Amino acid sequence: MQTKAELTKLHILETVAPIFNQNGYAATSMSDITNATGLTKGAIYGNFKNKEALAISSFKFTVKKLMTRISNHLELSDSPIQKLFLITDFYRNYYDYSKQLGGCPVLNIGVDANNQNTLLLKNVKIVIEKIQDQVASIIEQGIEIGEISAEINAMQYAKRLDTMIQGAVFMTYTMDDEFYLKDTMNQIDQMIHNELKA
Amino acid sequence: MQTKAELTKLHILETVAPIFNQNGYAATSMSDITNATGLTKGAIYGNFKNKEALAISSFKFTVKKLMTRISNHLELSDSPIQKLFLITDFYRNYYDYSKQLGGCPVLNIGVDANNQNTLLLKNVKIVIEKIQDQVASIIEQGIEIGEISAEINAMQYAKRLDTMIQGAVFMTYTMDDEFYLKDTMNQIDQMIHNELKA
DNA sequence: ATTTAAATATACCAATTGGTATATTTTATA
DNA sequence: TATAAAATATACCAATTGGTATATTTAAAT
Repeated sequence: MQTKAELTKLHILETVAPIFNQNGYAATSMSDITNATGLTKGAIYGNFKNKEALAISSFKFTVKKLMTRISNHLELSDSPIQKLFLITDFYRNYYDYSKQLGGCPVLNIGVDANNQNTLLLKNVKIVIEKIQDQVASIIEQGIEIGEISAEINAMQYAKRLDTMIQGAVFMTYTMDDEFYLKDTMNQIDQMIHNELKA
Repeated sequence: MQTKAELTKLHILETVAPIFNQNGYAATSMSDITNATGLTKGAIYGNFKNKEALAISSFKFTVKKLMTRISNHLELSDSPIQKLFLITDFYRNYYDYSKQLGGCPVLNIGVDANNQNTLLLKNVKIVIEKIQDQVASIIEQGIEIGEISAEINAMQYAKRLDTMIQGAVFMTYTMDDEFYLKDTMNQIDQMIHNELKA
């Protein structure tokens, strides 16, 4: 069983992570945090060194949740090409899901941390690289088993997909219109059919 | 000739707009603004009602600059399809150019204003709609003169291009890597050749 | 049940926040 | 050049900021 302190830490992260994600670092105050958690500064600073450390832990917490969810979804098929379709499938419902997280952490913290918080930005970069590596490795497996054309540059294609997805997430949130996510996922599906398939 | 007050207002906007764009609304303080401009609060509040009004004027100021620059670039050709290539041409060099503006105003303020500042967000939406309308109208002209296939849904295509561009801008800034902008523009050029051309 | 250590609450800090009322300076007009 | 008006500077405000030292409470081990 978890200790009381571990539960508190978890409670703080669960409560605070979406706030940081929604508001951004500067626009989230320590009193926002104590109000939301129902805890006092003693409890917060007893568990986290300072505001920045809490923000970084919050980002990692949200990303872990998100990545686990995607990973689980990708286990619905063993076929690399079907896994790519499962990615678009996941992002078709991403607007509703990510709202629970306070928005897309990669997009929000990526933009927020730029020119503002070096440490936070570094963490975003690492996450993006990780995502792209995973997509690239799916494509490479597809090439190996002959599902995907050997002409394809896996890493370049992974970056393209990631770029399009992030663009769609930004547009859907800013315009409050799911068209962008849905249409972009259709577009990516077409690309998989027309360009990727062996 | 412009009055002294008009020059001051211009000086404030020129100085402050990139700061708001880079830092975001909450992370930009009035003392940042007085320090950067070399003016006092009297001068700032004499010219702008409050911080929010200054932020909105700053956004509009930056967007006007950007839109003018794009419009001028598009005048290099009369052909709709060539105008589309001029758009990708413009965004190939967008990283260097937009740095002067403090980053991409649509991306930065769009993300920053979400859930934070309704008025600011509304202005971002209007700008995005305007951009998409202009691109769609270029495509429609292309269809009219037979340069572009009549099968194409102009507005849908305009939104797709815009989504991809914004995604590339986000990735290039967050990863500090121009690959994303360059590669996405190549991808769009291919789309124009393969899907749009009549 | 008592003790000890860990966890949380309280009270406080100097610095900064956005904003305002008033004083001063600068500008343009007569 | 004197004057009125516009523009800018100064001094101040209460509220809030992130953070800390200490007091108190709570939980775990004996």
